Amino acid sequence: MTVERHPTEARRSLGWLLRLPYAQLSERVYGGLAARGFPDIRTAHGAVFRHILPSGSRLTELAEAAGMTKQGMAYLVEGLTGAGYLESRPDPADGRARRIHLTRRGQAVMEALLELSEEAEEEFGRRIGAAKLARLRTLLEELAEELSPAKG
Amino acid sequence: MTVERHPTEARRSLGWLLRLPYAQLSERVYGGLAARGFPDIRTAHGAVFRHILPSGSRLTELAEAAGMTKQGMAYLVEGLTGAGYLESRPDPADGRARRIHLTRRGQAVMEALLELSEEAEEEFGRRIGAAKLARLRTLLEELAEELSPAKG
DNA sequence: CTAGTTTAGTCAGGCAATTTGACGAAAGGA
DNA sequence: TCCTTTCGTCAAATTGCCTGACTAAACTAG
Repeated sequence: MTVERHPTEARRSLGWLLRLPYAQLSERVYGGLAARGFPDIRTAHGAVFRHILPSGSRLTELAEAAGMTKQGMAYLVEGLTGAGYLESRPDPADGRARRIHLTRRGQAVMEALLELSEEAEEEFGRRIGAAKLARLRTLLEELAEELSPAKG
Repeated sequence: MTVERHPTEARRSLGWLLRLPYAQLSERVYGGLAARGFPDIRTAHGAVFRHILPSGSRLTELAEAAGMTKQGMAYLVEGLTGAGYLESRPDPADGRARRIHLTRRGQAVMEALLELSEEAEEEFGRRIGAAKLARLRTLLEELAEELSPAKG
């Protein structure tokens, strides 16, 4: 009996291999966030939390860092502000701009995000072993370094 | 002078490390697809191409494989059918169902997708070296194996 | 100091990629 | 033959973006 195989099953593309763990990690992290009392934080909001500085960031900075338009970022920031995670005050140094800050609740999200991310990583370590996970991480760090925008 | 650093810059989360190469790879692959004469294929369509079988698939199968609702999958399939990449004919074995097939043009996309994915992987290999990339791939394969749905 | 240009953000509109819910028609089992 | 499940569709809504047009403030050259 010949079982029909999906073409990509033979040798999985690197994209496939990167997407699977990333998707599971995201699911764990954002699912965990809901369980910790932040059910209104969605994955798209990560674009804000990943890039906001402790000293506050401007909308345009966030948009550029996240690789999206300022309108798109404004949409996310608006939602998070309305839900009490962010607040924006006028920038004293520039009358056109506003500085967007995490509220205390927003900082709690940041902390939860970091913790959940570590927990997920530890779970991965339990699956393939800490040593292999460490090697995987090192290789990914090297790849990221070479791929980072600065290196063209 | 102390340069302000983003908190996550210190030790990047595994999610960050997985997302960066994945995003760049996707960009290369789907950008390349446009350059090869398939400008109307978007990343979301990957959900179809990743899962469709050479012998054709049913809508429900595609939806389940892609982890989305059949309505969502129907939306993607509708677009690809209208653009000439897919065709669906009634399933002779089941009067309710249709079998969705790649057209010749759709097969050309599949081939381009595989080639572009390999090219992107080779480019990554040029960045960190073939040996390291091979180790990275092996580790990702092991992780994927452990994370795969069957293993809960 | 004024004139022109760039930059920060908003407003309005739209599309893509989903979701949920309700449904009709066919299939399969008892 | 009924009952239940499955396949797919219709309709509607939501989220997450984008493009274009615009105002206001700031910067840069005369």
